[in-house]
Amino acid sequence: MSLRIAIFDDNRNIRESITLLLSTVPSFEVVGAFSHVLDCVDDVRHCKPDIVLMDIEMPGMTGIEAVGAIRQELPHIQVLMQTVFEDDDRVFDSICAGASGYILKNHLNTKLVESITELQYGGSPMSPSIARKVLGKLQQIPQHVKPEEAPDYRLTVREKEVLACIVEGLSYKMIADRLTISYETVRSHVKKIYEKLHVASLTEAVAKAIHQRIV
Amino acid sequence: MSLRIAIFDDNRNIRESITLLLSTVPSFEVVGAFSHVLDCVDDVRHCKPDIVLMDIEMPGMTGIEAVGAIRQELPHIQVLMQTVFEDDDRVFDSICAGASGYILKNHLNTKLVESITELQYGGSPMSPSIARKVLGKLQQIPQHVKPEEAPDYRLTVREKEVLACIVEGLSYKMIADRLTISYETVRSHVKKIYEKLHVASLTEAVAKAIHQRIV
DNA sequence: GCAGCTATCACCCTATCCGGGGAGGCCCTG
DNA sequence: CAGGGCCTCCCCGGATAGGGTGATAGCTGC
Repeated sequence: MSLRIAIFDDNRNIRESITLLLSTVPSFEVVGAFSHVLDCVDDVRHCKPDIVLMDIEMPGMTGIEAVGAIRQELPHIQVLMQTVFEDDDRVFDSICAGASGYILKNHLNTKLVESITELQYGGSPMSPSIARKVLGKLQQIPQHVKPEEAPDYRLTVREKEVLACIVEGLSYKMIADRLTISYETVRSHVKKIYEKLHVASLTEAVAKAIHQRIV
Repeated sequence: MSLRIAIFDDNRNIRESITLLLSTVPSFEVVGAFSHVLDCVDDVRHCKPDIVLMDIEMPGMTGIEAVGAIRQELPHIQVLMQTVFEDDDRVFDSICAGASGYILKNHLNTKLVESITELQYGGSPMSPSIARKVLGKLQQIPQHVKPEEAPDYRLTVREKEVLACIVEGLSYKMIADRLTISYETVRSHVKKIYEKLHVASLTEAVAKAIHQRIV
């Protein structure tokens, strides 16, 4: 059975040349080509493609919204975005909206068939720079509430008190004053804290303390 | 300035051949090669690489844990995973742990230099099938939690860069070096940051920056 | 009692930071 | 073109932090 492909692109020439290009592959079948995405969900529902090739820049509803709409209504359909510019936020947005991959327009001739095949076999073609953005996004989400093996730095109670003061932005003098100990004692504690946290400055200690929720 | 690379692989032959391969690239410099990851954080801290090449299968701590440890301690370091099998859950896990990309071992000869270069320029080399998994993960998370709007301190781009360096624990000198500006310029920026954040020390600035998610 | 840990304090010297100036160049806007 | 951000660089002097070393005292557990 052949792979059914639908095309959305407002440029007629591109629609036609893509159709022509894909028709050279026996296992591909172009089942629809549309110049706008206003009725994209209906269009897709009607021509039943396996894969949709979507221009990211489209009149009316943008390609990004179209991806969202299609994926919401027909989640089994894979969408491959095509765009002129790389590293655009729109590429990233469309991936978030549900696109399965993307391809640069001026790579259409050389990479389109390859990209579609990758899609077919469960891959997501994308450039390394977009991949990086995606990774960044993935890593910044609150990691599945893993108790986050709170690395135990074995700080003593006193050291935690001092650390808390440091995070407040107090100077050694002020800390000494607040804890009614001498300046030198504060220094001793700080030195120990540095050892235990493996840091070498107040700023590092503050960053670590906050990130690891020591304070 | 050359790109500093450290290698973690338990196979001596591989370590040596990678070193040999990378030494053919003038702009690369192998600054360390280690057979295990037990002391990886210290090793990395010591040899100060820009990029770490990490075998995913390692004795002792696994390469995945090692990535997590390195990224936690030294978040500015990029880690490129190398693995024998593709489409392995471990690849995905290591990406979640903070790896910036990965490469198949039997592509080392042909793709290693290319992959490292991609890393260097902010890309994340990975195969389409892994990319797909990453996308799936990204899309399944509930569309992101809106962080309660932080007060706008009207920091300029440059000031935010400096602030980010401060949070990393860098000294003025190191910041000057990284941003290739003079020490005094860094000071100027810091003064402005102090004004805008209404703080008077690095520690306060770090605490505020982290809490208000400015960086 | 002694070893081990914590908390306390001290001194010396250097590195780094902080505050308060001044100043030139660039680009944009009114 | 005048002013206003912004980025860049510089000087000075005082304040603060950091590294190294050492010391006393209390508390704990074997």
